[in-house]
Amino acid sequence: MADIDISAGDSGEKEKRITAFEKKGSDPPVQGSAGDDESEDSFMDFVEGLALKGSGGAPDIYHGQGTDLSVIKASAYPEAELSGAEIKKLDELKSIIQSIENKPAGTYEIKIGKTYKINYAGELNRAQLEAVTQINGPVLVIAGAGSGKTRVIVYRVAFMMENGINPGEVLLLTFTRKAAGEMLGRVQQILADSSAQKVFGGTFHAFSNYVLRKYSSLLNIPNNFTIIDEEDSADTIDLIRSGLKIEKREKAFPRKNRIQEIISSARNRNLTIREVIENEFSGLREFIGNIELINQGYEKYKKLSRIFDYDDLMDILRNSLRDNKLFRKKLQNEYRHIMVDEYQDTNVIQKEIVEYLAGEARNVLVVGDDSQSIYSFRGANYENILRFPQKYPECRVIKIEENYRSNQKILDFTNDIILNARIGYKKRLYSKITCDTLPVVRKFYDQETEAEFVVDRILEYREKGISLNQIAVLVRAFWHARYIEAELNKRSIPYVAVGGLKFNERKHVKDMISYLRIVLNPYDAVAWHRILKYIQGVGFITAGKIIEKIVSGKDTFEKARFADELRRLLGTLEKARDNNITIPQKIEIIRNYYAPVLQAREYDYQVRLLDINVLIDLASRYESLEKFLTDFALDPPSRNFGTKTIPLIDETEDKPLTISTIHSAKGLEWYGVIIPHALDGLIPSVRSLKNIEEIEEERRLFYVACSRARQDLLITMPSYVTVYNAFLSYPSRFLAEISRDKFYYE
DNA sequence: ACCGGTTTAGTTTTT
DNA sequence: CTAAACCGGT
Repeated sequence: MADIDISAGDSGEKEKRITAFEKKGSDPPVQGSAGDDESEDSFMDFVEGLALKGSGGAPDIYHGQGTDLSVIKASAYPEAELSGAEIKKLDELKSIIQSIENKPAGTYEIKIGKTYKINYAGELNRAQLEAVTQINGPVLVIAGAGSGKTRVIVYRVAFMMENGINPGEVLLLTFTRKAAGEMLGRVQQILADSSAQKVFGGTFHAFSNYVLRKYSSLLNIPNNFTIIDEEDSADTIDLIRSGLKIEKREKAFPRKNRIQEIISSARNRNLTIREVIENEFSGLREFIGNIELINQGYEKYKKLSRIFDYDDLMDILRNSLRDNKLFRKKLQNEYRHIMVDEYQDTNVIQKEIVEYLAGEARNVLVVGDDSQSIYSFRGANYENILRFPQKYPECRVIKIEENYRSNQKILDFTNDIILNARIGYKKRLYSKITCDTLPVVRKFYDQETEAEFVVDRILEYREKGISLNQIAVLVRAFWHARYIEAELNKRSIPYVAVGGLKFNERKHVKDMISYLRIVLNPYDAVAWHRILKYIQGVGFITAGKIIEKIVSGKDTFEKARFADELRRLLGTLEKARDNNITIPQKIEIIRNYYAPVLQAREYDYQVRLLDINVLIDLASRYESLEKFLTDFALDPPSRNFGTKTIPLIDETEDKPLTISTIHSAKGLEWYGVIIPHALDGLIPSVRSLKNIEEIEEERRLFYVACSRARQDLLITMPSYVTVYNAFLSYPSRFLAEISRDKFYYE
């Protein structure tokens, strides 16, 4: 391809911009002949989508005018076309919302009878106080970003306890275990009462894990099930596929991760596999039968080997609540007050679980913000929060709109993002924090200069006395921060990376976990496969045979080439199985076996070995191997793990900067937030432009990112990025939509 | 038939 | 950087 001539992005540029069309080597309206290339669908959709605008050719934005934010107009971006069904649904949601909006606000009576330890009226604003004191009946709290949602939950738990409610009867479901822990810790602190720890606080998955084990005999399920993550799930599925002799080479049978995604997606949304494929993966229609077959095999395998995946935890809990009256009554009796945080990110199944738990008592409070719903790819449905008043018509709706996090200039900016949303509760956040400077948007020549500027800015902050941990770089996908990472490394600035490859997903960590899983459950074929492959002379087929032999109890491989190796492995596992040794000791035994394997395969094995020390450290807190593995699957220790354990970071330095995906930044805040790579095609991602739902979710994602900032918001972009063979050079459409007086453009 | 090294294509977000 | 596809050697 010819050299790309890009001027630095001044408005005076004359030369024609290279566009995605030209990269494809044809004029816009002409579809490339590579139409049957499946993987290019999304990109072609993107190109097509852009071409929709402007009849009979590319819109002006692609020619001459350039893609600079100073000249580009929101109208230049393609408008998503709405299907009839979509229009109908949007209208319906609008009418639901309208009926709520019409309810007069702030009219609920607040009665605080007796004297409490805590001065609720003094420490909460009117809306928060309403939510806190309304402890009976259904309550919907629409809490805008930074409006003190956590505070509401914390004080409400305290208020309930002060009113004599047994904390053991309170169930607090949150998005992460950490969030629950912090909230309950604060309750304990403000009440100076340690019984706050009796509240069950945790994720839906953790809750399910707890009750399913507790009531396993009532539900007729094993109480010693193993929980597997998505990668294990995909590996299992792959195993089933090859067992079914479905050839993957003929006509590009989808890969294991794709199949896993389809199966999981179906379960998360209460759909059939056929429906998911028809709706979202129509290119895979011809494989529906085989994928259904694989799914049946997968289900059977999981039952046989007592394995639950994430979806099982939700599914089985929901089904048990639905079908087992005794179980349902027991739980309803046990948990008389339900509180759900981040309700906008629950899926249908979780919603049903909440409804079953709330039962006739209907003491359920949900908190959330439909404008921050960003997990639909996982089945989350913001309709849950919009439709809450349908299920609970008598509910109280409380909107909290005063923001305590950001200054008014940032709120003006973020309000504008959400103003353009197609659906949602109307809200306009306001703040008493004033500020003279507007959010800043800047464009750079390329990714390197962008990264240099960002790091310069970070250093300026540090000189002003704002420590690095008050600053965050937030990205849509982790690689968007690659250049910034390189620049930070170059200048030895410490940072933690949140998101991306997590601790428990690293290959060697997964390997170690696999050995431990076998120690616990020798029938775990997926774990066996994983580690048997490390023996010379053993491949997929032989591994299968070995597993068969081991399961049937006769390991007769005396004559094989790999007999010695295998014997050594089995000996190691046998030693580790000893019940009289601690879990760290087990891990050490396995490490002695595994270290040479690792050394032979990875040049950086020494760094990786350090992770195994971390594993030992983590395991030392556990008495039972089963509990350790469960927690490891359910609550990966990845988050903010860096500072203490990742050896690449110099501990003597000050607190590190945060680089995070936007998804992982949910609920957090920083003094200064930097959002790099704000190009159309990255945010919104080219992969998420198929329909209005996806685009709107990207908008909310952008909203979440911007609303994390307390004081400073800096959005940057290079003048172009090439990705997926596409050439992206216009600013995010969400920026183009914001009125120009809401930010500086440099 | 099977293993294992080499090439090549495909990479969002996560409980 | 990882997983699949390819291919040459046992």
